[in-house]
Amino acid sequence: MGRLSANTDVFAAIADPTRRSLLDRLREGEQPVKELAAPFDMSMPAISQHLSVLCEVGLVIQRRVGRQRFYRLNPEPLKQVADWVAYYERFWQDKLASLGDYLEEES
Amino acid sequence: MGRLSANTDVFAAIADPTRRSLLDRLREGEQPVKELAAPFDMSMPAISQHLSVLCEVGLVIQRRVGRQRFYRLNPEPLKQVADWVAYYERFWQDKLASLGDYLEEES
DNA sequence: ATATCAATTAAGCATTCGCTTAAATATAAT
DNA sequence: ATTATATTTAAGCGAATGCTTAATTGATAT
Repeated sequence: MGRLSANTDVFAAIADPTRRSLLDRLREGEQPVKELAAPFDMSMPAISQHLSVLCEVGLVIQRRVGRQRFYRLNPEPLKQVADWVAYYERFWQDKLASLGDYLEEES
Repeated sequence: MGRLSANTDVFAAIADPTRRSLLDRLREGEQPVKELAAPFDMSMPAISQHLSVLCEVGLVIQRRVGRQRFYRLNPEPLKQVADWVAYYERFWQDKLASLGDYLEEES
């Protein structure tokens, strides 16, 4: 069998740079697909597929207005990522701390 | 052509659950491959390949001692991830904040 | 009614992924 | 020298990924 992955796992969803870009652009607010797709050198269906992956993991939410589909950011699932990295943050904080100590001793 | 991906991009490297598990276990300190591999229901080569991906993005560092290979955590590349999620942290903090306000008003 | 516009779904394709088994490498032990 | 141990490299395979073009769906405009 294969891996579970991208349609269920936030980590897999944000692994793709295009998808991260889309999320980044959505920080500026809700947008219809056409507008979202504009800056990418990629076909519309490709963007649509990326959006649907983001949708499935709950990172974006769709709203239909006439023939347009507006997408808006729902960052909550990213908490999972934030929590996980947080465990590692202390490591480089420790490193910075000891660098700080070192610099203090130097002066 | 295909995507650039897993051997160069930290986000892609941590997309795989086995790889995240390996990193998690390495938080307890440097370990030889056999010990790292033990809890996984997976062949040694599979683990070795995962470790080499982590190595290529700089998340682990190899040290050779006799016929063993010790791996240790190098969390620095994760800063990239932490920085990226940080942009989104404020969104759910805002949400919590307004929830807080709401709760205060209630009391 | 029909043509247009926004977006998705379907089908297909090349590439990458995660895994396996088998073979190779390298060090240590007998 | 041979054998055992630790790990990687090689080869191969099925499934998943990211894309494309063509066909649909659904809503608006004429």
